[in-house]
Amino acid sequence: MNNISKQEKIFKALSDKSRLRILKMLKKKFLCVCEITEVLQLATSTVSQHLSILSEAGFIIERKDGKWVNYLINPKPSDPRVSKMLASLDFWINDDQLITKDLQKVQVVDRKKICSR
Amino acid sequence: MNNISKQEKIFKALSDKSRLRILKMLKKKFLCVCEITEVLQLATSTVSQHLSILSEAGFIIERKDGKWVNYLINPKPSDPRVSKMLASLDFWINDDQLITKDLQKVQVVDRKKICSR
DNA sequence: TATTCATTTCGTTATTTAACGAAACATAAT
DNA sequence: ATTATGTTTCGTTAAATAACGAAATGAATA
Repeated sequence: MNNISKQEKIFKALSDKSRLRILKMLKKKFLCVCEITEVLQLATSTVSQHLSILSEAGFIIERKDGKWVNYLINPKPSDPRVSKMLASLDFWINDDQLITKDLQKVQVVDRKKICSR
Repeated sequence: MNNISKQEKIFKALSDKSRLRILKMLKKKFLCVCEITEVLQLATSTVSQHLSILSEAGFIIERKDGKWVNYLINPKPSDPRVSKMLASLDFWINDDQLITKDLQKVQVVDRKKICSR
């Protein structure tokens, strides 16, 4: 049943606005789930789900750091299509107000203040 | 309400397998709706809908020819992102059995035999 | 060990989207 | 004009997906 091709996964991953926003944020700096949750204003479980889709497509990787799980842009994607897409992300998305605001929030977000409320 | 950005339209258009198949077919040669219907084995109305989405994103254009409406790859997309995507379609999708079969069917399809049944 | 906290998984609901047939529309041929 | 044919539009249904809260998991700390 899992006969969905790699390229389909890649396009699917990019077809959702929230996931595009996450990718753009991670291009700025690595983030944990709760920081992304804070910026996007979505439920933690929803963000986690988006991250797993991006991860399955090969766009991002996770790195555990104590109780936090940091997500970052995959520095060495095995699929050249993913590399190409990541490299051209700036070219693709550069005129979106929502994403511009996200990136501003990312600059000042602090996991120690945000998480554990 | 129509505040869906251009890049979202572009990604959405590419996120559906049927539409990717159509694009690949049109890269081979221009086709009318009923020819595409024959190859994909979908209802005419469904194919028409896919074509309008691809058209809205700027990937294809239509050219009327009598009672037929031919669809072809947009030779001069106004959006550079569309051009870039079209240019790299071969790079993206080159290992899909379903699409390979489509392209074989496209070679022999004849609108005069297929349509008007 | 027990507790706390960040995250994931699961089950459900709401929304979106693909697909269809019927009807409307447009052009060609009779 | 009328009919035939290719396509589009519309309304509906079925399937896919995004979002959520609750419960489970895993790692750090008390």
